[in-house]
Amino acid sequence: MSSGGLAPQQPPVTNLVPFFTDSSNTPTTNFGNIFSNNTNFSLQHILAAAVSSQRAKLKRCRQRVDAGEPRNSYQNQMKMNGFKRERSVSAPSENGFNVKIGECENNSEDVPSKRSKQDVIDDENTFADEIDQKEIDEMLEQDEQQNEAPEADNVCHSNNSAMSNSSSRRKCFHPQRQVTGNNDLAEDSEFANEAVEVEENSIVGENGSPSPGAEDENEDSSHNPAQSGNPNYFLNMMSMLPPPLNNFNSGGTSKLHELLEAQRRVQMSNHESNTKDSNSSEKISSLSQFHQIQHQEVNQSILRLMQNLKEEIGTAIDKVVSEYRTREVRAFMERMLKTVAFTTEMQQQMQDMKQQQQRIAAAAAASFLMPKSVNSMYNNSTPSGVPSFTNPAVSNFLAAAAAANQNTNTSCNNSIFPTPQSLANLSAMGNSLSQNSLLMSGNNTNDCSLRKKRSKVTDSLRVNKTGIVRDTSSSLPASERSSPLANNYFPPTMVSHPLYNGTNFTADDLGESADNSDSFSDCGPYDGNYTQSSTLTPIHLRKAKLMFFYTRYPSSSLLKSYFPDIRFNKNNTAQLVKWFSNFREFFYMQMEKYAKQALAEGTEHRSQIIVAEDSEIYKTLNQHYNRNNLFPPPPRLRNVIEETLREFFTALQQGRDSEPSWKKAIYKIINQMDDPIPEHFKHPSFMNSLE
DNA sequence: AGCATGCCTG
DNA sequence: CAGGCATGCT
Repeated sequence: MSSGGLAPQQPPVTNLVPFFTDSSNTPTTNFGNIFSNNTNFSLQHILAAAVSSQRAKLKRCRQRVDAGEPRNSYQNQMKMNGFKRERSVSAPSENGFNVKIGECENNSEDVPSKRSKQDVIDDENTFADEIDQKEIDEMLEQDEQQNEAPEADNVCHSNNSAMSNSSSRRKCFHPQRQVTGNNDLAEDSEFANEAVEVEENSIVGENGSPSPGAEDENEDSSHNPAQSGNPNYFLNMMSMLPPPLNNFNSGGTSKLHELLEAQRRVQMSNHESNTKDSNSSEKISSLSQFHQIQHQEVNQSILRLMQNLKEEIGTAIDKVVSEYRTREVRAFMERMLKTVAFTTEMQQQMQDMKQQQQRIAAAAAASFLMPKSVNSMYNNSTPSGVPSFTNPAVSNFLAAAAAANQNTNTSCNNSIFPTPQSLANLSAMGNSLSQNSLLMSGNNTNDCSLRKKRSKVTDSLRVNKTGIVRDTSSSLPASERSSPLANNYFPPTMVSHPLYNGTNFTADDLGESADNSDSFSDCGPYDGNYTQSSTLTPIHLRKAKLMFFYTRYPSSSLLKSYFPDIRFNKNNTAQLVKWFSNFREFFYMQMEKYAKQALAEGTEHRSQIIVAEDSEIYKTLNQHYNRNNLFPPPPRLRNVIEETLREFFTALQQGRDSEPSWKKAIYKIINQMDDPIPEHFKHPSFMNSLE
C-alpha cells in the first residue's frame, strides 16, 4: 500500500536501504549506548519508570520512523511493559528474559484455561455463549427440580474439585440441602454446604426423603453402631433435635417416622418372642432398619443419577446443537463467499466484454468528435479526445489484467500496476460517475475537508450501525445493494460509453495517485446508483481486518479499490491506511511476544516453531481480526504467521533486537508474503455478510 | 512546504 | 483505534 505498506514497496526500494543503514548508524549508536541490550532491561525499566514523564518531554528520540521503524530495545521495553500491564498485573520484570518467562507463565495460565473450555465447546463458541448456556441450563434445572439435590451436586462437582473427593459424603448432604431449596447458593459449594447444614432443618423433606436427622443418624450410626442398633435411638435423637427438626416430628408425616415406629414395633415383638438372644434380635432389627435406610438412599441416588443424566444429556444436546449451528453458519459463509466470488468473476468477464465494446464505441465516438463537455466531465485533467483513446485502453488492459489475476496479484503486484485506481473505478465507482459529473463542481467539501477528530470506529461486539455509520449504504435493502454493481456494469449503452471512458480517464489521472481521487471524491461524489459514503463504518473496519489476513501491506489504491462504497478523500483514506498501520502494529507485537516466549521456553531453532490453527498465536490473531471466527481465514495465513514468528525468533535469537531498526528487515520479508485479496471482497454482498 | 510513514500515547 | 508528532523525502 502506498501508505504503510508502501514504505517497503515502492520508494522503499530506494528508501529502505538508506534508512536502514542510516538509522542503524546514527540513532542506533545513541540508543545502543543508552539502552544497550535486553539484559539491561532492569536499568531500562528504572529509567523508563522514573523518567516516564521525561520521555514525553524528551522529544521522544526515535531512531528512525520509517517503514516499520523498529522501536528498539527502548521502545520494545516500553511496549512490552505496557503490554504486560495489560495482560496481567504481575510484577514488573527485571530483565528481558524474565519478562518473557513471566509472560509465558501468564499465558500458560490464561490460555490453557480458556482453551480447555473452548475445546469442549467449539472454537466458535465464545465464552459468553458458554456462560449463557450454563446459566440457561441452570435455570432450566432449577425450574425442573426446584427442591432437588442433583443440581447442587453437579455444581459442586464442577466447581469444587476438592469436593469431588468427598462426593460420597456430599451425596448424603446435598439431598437435604435441596430440600431446603437453597439451590442458589450452590454456586459456592462450600458456602452452600454450610448454609445448608445450618438451615437444612428448617424445612423437612416431605417426600419421605431421608430427613436430615436421619442422615445425621446414619452417620452417627456408622460411628456408634451400638446406639444405632436401638430403633428408639432415632426417636430419641429426633426429640433431641432443635425445634426446626421437631417440627418434623410434629408434622408426623414423615415416612421415616412411621417407618421407625413400625420398626420399633417389630423389634418389640421380636423382643418378646425371642427372649433368648435379645442382642441378636436387636442387631437384626438394626440391620433391617439400616438396610431400609440404605435402600432409600439408593433410590434417591438413583433418582439423582437419572436427573444428572437427563441434565447432562440436555447440555450435550445443547452443545451439539450450538456446534452444529456454528458449523452451519460457517458453511453458509463459505458457500456464500464462493457464490459471490463466482458471480463477481462472471460480472468481471461481462465487464471485460463490455469494456471492449465500449472501447470500440469510444473510438467511434471520438471519430464523431463527441462534445468535449461530455468527456471533460469524466476527465478533469486529461483532455478528452485523443488521450481517451490511448489511456483508456491501457487502463482497461491493466484493469482487466488485474481482474483476471484476482488470485495472483498481490498488493505488491498491484503496486506494479500504475493505476490501481482503474481497479476501483472499474469495479464499482466507474459507472457511478454517471450522475455526479455535475456534482463534481465541488460542493462536497463539508464531509471531507472538515471533520477533525473522527470518532473511533470499533467492530467490537455486535456492530451497531446506528451511529454515523453507513448513512446511505445501510439504508439500502440488500437486494438493491447487491444489484448496484451489476447495474453499474451494464448501464444503458449509449450513456455508458463515455462513462467508462471517463472512469478510465480518471484512472489516468494517475499522476495524482490515490489522493487525487480525493480531489475528485471530495468535490465530486462518485455517487451513482451505487450509494457511496465517505464514512468508514465498523463494518468497513471488519472488512479491513479480514483483508489484513491476505495482505499486510496494501497500497492505498488497492484499499480504495476494495471499498467501492466509500467515497474517498484525504481523511478517510488516511483513516483506512491508519487502520492497517494499527493492524500491523498489533500483528508484529504479537509476533515479538510469542517469539520471545518461544525463546524463553528453550526453543533452539526456528524450525521448531510451528504454528497450527490451534496455536495460541493463531487463535489470538484470528480473534483480533476475525471476531467470532465468522470468516474462514485463508490457509496461507498460517504460513505467514509461522514465517513471521520464525523471523522474529531468529532475530531475537541473534540478538538483533538490540539494533535500532531490526524489525525493518522482517517487515520487508513479510511484505513479500502478501496475498491477493479475493475479488468478492469488493462485492456489496460481502459487506452485508459482515453486518 | 507538503506529504508519507511510523512510533508513541491516550 | 485515533491523535500527535518526529522523521525523511520531494
